[in-house]
Amino acid sequence: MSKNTPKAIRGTQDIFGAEAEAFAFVVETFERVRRLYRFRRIEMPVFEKTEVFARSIGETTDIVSKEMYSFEDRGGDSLTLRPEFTAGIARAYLTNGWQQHAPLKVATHGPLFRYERPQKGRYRQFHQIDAEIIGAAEPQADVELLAMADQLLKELGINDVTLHLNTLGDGESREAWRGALIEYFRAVKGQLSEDSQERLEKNPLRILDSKDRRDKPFLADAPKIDDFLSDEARAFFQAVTDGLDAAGVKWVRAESLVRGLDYYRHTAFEFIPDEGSASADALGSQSTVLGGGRYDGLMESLGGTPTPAVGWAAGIERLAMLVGVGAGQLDERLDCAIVVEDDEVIGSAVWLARKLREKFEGEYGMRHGFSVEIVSSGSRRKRFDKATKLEPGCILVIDGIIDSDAAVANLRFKGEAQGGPFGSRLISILAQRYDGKILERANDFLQGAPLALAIQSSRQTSPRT
RNA sequence: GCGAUCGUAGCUCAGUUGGUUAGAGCGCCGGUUUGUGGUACCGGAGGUCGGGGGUUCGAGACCCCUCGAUCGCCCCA
Repeated sequence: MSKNTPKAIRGTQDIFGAEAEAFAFVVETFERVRRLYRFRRIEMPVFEKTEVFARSIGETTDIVSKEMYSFEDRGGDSLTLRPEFTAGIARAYLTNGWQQHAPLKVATHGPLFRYERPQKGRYRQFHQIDAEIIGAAEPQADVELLAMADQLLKELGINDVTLHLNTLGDGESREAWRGALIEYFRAVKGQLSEDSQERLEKNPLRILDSKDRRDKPFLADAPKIDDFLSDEARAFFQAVTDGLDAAGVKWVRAESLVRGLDYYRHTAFEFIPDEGSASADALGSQSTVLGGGRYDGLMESLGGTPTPAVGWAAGIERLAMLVGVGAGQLDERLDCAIVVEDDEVIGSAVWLARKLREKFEGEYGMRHGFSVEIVSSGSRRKRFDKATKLEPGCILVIDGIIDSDAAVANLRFKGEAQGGPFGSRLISILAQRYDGKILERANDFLQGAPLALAIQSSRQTSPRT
């Protein structure tokens, strides 16, 4: 690499090969499952006014206080590259009058940006899939959303992650609990870790999550959210768990699970790899693969009327790391390699490749074309070897001109597609070119005999397609 | 923002206590062999050793700074 070649921005990735296939597999599976649950696709801008995120996510959160890519545009407005989806979706819901569609189930995916120190499963530009149900206050919405998340993970082949579930109660429950936690921890402040002392002011709920051994002794006796839940909040959570049981979604109660963003109420959840599992290994310390909750307070923070909503987001890169090897490579198989051993015949190869790639009407109706690679560069004697390394379903060698019946057209076939759709499609293409003459020898050809014998007997002019 | 490890050809790496023109395998390109074929052999291209500064007669190796990667902490998806 030359010294003056620009480098990629820190924390960005250029994804290629198996990783790119796994990435696509995650997105495609999400798109398929989301349709089954009737979530409607939406597209969102990648940047918003800074206040969209600052007001909704919470000024004191790490995301807003130190991780946003904010800049002033030429008009002097402060804009920010989206660090998450939910705030922008809420803004769109309010500014576009989507209330008329409530309850609204929407899904999207795309890049997000956070100025963080990159590490395994964490990037500055990363990608999420996202699902939200807006304008639905009933616990059934939470169940629906979680059932979809669970099914998605299963269909991705990820079976060693478990739903960790908690409730933060309604606004009042949450505040009462928060107050009690502050009081409790303040009494022992001097004995807490530095991090937790800081959290005490900013986000006391997070102390419960602390991994520091100095904090551990105090966690067990800390006030429990269950003691602060209103009857409504308790009934709500009960309805959610009943629904999950009915839907067959496995879950565990995680009393210390709190989500970092200010807007969460009631249900909070994360799908986390089981301890010691392959997925836990693959993800390292970035344990959460999909997370979300209910954010009934968010719309108000953006100046809208109170609107109940639930949603989740999952990191595509993290999911892609957990997808089994080969799962994303189903479409990568090459149907056919066409080897050109004589540069004079390149035109015939191009013609044939185009025909094979076109979609067509066959025995079973319309179907997509076949994937084809033309091998026509480099040392001639090594072209066949090159083709075999592509691991195609079959190899066609052209060393004569297909087009002209005066010339000897030599087309050799090697592969396992004799009886399959590829073989019959190939024969029908060639039969058109040779007015059906080839059909007498089609079978021999597909067994590997040269096609030259079959078409030398044809003296008719065949029209160019 | 903090800590640790690392940074040599396209890729994976080697490079002995600092000492002459920096190596291998794979890949790529060409040739020979084979001749219905994923073989073997020969040859070739490709590196200002992440970047900058310093120590030294001499630095890919040592020191400092910087950029980046990886793994933790924090936070999160």
